[in-house]
Amino acid sequence: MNLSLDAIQLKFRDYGLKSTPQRTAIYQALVHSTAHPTAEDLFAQVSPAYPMLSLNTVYYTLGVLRTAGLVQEVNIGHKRARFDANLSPHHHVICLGCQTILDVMDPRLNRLTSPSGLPKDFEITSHQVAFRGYCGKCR
Amino acid sequence: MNLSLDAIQLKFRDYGLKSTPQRTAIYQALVHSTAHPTAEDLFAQVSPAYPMLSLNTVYYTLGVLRTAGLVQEVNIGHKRARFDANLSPHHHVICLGCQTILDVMDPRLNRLTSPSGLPKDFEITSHQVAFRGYCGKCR
DNA sequence: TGCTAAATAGGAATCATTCCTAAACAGTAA
DNA sequence: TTACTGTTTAGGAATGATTCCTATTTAGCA
Repeated sequence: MNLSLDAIQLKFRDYGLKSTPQRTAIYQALVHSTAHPTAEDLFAQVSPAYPMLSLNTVYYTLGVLRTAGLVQEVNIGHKRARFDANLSPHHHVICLGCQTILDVMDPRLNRLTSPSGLPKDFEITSHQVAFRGYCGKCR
Repeated sequence: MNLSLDAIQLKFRDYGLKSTPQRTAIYQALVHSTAHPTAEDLFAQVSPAYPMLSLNTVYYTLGVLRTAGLVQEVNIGHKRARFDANLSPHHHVICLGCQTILDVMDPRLNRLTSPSGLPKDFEITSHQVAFRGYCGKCR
């Protein structure tokens, strides 16, 4: 996905978020990535342009963006959180070898209905399918 | 599920695992639980009967059982690993409020095929659906 | 019954993440 | 443009889950 700095700043305003250089850079890095980076990955990517950036700020910023609904957290294993700015409903394919995560947009998967046998008062709000396996390199 | 100590010991032998009192107790606690406990949960459950048990041993044991294929790790968020001795294909419903995990056995969900648009050489070995929402109490 | 490799306990180490705090800054209102 | 106020930032310390290290014990086998 592509999103100019201006567009990001407008988006932040729409969502009632202050627009700071660090925040903008972090979000832009995430939007432009398809690799589902960790906080550390984003820190490494943005650091060169902002040498004073702290990892702390990356975590704080991701928290703000997540709360605002601009970013979602993807978990693969419990090791570290990975982030995704792709908010359209989609699913994931995870390589068990190198931990790469690929996005899958398959409308078929979006249409799964709540499973039977749930307590009556359980309200499902979303679902996500994770396919696991091995990519070409890792097989 | 129910599984006697004897049955567990036979199972361990089948899988080429040494049978120790701690290992047996930890596995039994997990088999008898539907709550997808954490390592700490299991430690708390087994400790009274084995006051010298160390949390370390719980982690080590879960690692051995996972490697042997007797146990699977379930991740909900990246906070802590949760474990499941239910190895038949099944899916999960997760309450975003209290983090409870329910098992869902729905054959429909087991039949999902690999999504289209994957790199040709990516080999899918399994998939799992996670439904998220709120249970009656947390709504 | 003895041997050997694996399992255990306990403490220390590690890693991701969160907490705390003072200083800097963005957005607003004058 | 300027002053104000609450938010954001950086950095260091703290936390919590998990792993590493190691001496001792134990299960399974010869």
